[in-house]
Amino acid sequence: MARTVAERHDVIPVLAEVFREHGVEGASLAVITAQTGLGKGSLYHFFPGGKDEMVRAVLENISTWFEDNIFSRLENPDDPKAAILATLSATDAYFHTGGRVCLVGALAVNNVRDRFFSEIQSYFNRWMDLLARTLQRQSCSKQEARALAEEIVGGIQGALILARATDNTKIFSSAIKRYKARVIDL
Amino acid sequence: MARTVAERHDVIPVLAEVFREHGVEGASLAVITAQTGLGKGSLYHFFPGGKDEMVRAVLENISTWFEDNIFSRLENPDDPKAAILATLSATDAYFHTGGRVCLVGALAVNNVRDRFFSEIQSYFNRWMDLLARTLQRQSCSKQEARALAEEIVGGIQGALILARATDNTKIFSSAIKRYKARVIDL
DNA sequence: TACATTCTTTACCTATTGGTACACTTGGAG
DNA sequence: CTCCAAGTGTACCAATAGGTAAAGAATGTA
Repeated sequence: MARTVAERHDVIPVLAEVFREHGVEGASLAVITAQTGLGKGSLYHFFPGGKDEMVRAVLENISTWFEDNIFSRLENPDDPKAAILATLSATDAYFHTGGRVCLVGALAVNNVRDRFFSEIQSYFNRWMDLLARTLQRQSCSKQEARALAEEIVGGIQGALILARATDNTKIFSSAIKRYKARVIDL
Repeated sequence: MARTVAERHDVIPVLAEVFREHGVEGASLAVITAQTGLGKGSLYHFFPGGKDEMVRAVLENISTWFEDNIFSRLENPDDPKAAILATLSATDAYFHTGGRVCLVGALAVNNVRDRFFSEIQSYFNRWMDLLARTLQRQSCSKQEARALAEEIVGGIQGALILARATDNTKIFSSAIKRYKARVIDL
């Protein structure tokens, strides 16, 4: 029988989907082995710290993705407005237009938050800070920019929940469209 | 030793807090017995269906609360604007200004949603429908009303997540204030 | 081809899980 | 006071939980 040899690198996105689907507490080792195709041995070889280390690896992976695809575009952009619109499109694609939940947000909701607090906090604060800073370049006052950044990032999280709760991704795409319009009208 | 005899009615709010804190999957029977002060015997006497029935009882309880305190105020109000503002204040109080998560929203986030889908869906749809209907009385077009209702209900959910993720309840109170202003300015 | 490293399989372990059974207290109604 | 339904405590159960150990297979390097 052919054995497929895996790499840690490839496992992480699969783990992310497992945690998204089942939640961290709901993702038992049995579920994880089934869905990744890896035995406990391999899993503990890659992640000696167990589930905790898996979650941490996933969060780091997500953080890196956002850094590369969202946050970096908001660092001193030539055209601030266009940059924000581009990140909103990228966000729309990342969350599959509301068909995919935000794992970081999902972690924040119950007491597993405490175990990953700094990672969760950084993710949202970095997002809001960069967005606010970029908005400020666009005729916004500091307070207005901050408020709008909270509104957009929060609105995205809320729209994800509503889309999933009502099985209606249109709620998410409307939200993205709304915030794009809001930015354009600045 | 004095034995305190409990009633099903009194247990439900405690269960709600347990589920909020640990999540449904994270709330083991051990945790539930510890936090409610009831033994398994009592628990299974009140909820023969186990955890599933407990969650269902909690959801029904929440649904009733919203019906009495939020939704009822939006049914043919004398002053639509004032009614909406009142529900926003009640919502602020209910969620302890961002210090308490929305259990229904939290359930929606992973695959336990499927087991309680109709309850979760009704909760959010009823909220948005009533809010939209009331907004429509206030010079809004049908589409505008619907969009604003989604924006407000979603914004509240998102603000709850952000408040918890960053340990900053000001994000929630700002959101409430923002939506109040939006309604006033209609 | 040897060899060490990396990865995988299998078997095993203990603690905890959700759940059941049943004898026991209660408190209230007759 | 008696009785009974409502509620409780305890002991028990099989299944699953997360985790470990170690022997074996694939891989890259010399």
